[in-house]
Amino acid sequence: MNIPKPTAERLSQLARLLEQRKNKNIPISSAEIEQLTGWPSNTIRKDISTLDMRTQISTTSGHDPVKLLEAIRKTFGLTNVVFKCCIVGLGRLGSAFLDYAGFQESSFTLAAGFDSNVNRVEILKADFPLYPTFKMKEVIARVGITYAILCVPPTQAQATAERLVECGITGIVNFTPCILSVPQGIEIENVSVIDALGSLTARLAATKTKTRSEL
Amino acid sequence: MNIPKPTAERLSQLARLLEQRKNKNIPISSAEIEQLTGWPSNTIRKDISTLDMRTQISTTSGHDPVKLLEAIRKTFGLTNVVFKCCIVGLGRLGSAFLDYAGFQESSFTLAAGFDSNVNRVEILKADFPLYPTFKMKEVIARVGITYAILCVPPTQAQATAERLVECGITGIVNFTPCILSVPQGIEIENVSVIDALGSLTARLAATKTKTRSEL
DNA sequence: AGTTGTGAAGGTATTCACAGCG
DNA sequence: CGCTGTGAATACCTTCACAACT
Repeated sequence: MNIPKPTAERLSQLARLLEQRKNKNIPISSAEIEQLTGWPSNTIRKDISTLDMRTQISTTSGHDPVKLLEAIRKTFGLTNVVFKCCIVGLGRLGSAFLDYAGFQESSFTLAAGFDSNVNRVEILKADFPLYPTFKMKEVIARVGITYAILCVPPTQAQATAERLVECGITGIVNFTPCILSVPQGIEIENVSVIDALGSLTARLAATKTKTRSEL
Repeated sequence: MNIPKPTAERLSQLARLLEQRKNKNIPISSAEIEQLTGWPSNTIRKDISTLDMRTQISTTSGHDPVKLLEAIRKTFGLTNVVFKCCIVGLGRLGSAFLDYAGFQESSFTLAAGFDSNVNRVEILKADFPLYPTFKMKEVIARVGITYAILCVPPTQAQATAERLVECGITGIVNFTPCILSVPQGIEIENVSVIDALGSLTARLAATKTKTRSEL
């Protein structure tokens, strides 16, 4: 019931892996997942055991991809719910999401885009409507948008975040290199290339010290 | 010396926070950092105590921003070292990095960009050279590039990753929605909006259950 | 055979609580 | 005093090892 955060992260990635796996019928074993992701098969089995369903996802030859995916979605509260998101800031980064394939199979959907530059709003094409920033409050409320993907320039990051909170947004995926301060109850998820590169470096430094404990 | 992974992540973000903090002279207290980031001040102090410097960063009124930043960089092995990175795939997402501000103060630098579409390579402008993909091996070796930022379309993700490994890349920041399989010793850091949104949802669900333990 | 599922052991990280210092 | 720094206690996550099932 109470899923550890690292477990949740792995399961979420596992869900993505299952979504993009072509052969949806033949079972996938923990060993196979290990081989694909690098996580120990032990850990994967433990992770799966935290899922709260009992529709027998697993047989002697592995886990049923479809049932497993469903179970993950169910425990994450991602079935029959679609969270509406908006992109805020349609510069190079923001507009990159206009044709991003990753939302396809997911429980999230892009419902609007905002930019203070009216020109951009008119020129760019998307499957969902784009608006000038001053319509933000109205649109977010009317459409029922819960999350924002923040892609504005650094100088505007904090101010825009505050504005989003006022509009009723409860979660922000922050693509700017800024650290945002928001009131309690609002969640921020920072997505930063620099941090990712830092993690890589730290991880590589660690494994180098380990002088191959396995293989 | 051996820094816990979560600690490393926090310190890395803290470094970013210090970099962008305007007032570089007045000390910053753990309580202030807590207020900005949401991490308990206890944890922050513990984190800072793992840094291996002895130049007295902290006084009775808080930590000296400049010295603290330097200490973090030093323990991360990020002083006097600059890791060279390349962008692979110069579509909307990839080209968004061509003028991304975040690399400025960091220990990472963009040294090359690659795309199989020769047109793009010629049209796009950047502070660093862009090459057609077939020059990848030669350029990566010559320039001494260690990391790749992968922004190719999903269909090419796995193949390109394998090729990068052959070129001697040891770490990949993966912006595609695909789960990549790479040999041991190569590190992948997945950056996915979908996962970020998933984390937000999980976190929000968790805090809702907690019925405010603090305030 | 081969693979899952899980209690128990082991290892990490966080939180507590208080000493120490300006 | 207010703030940091840190051993000790707690909570958390992972790994192990083996039972159970096909």
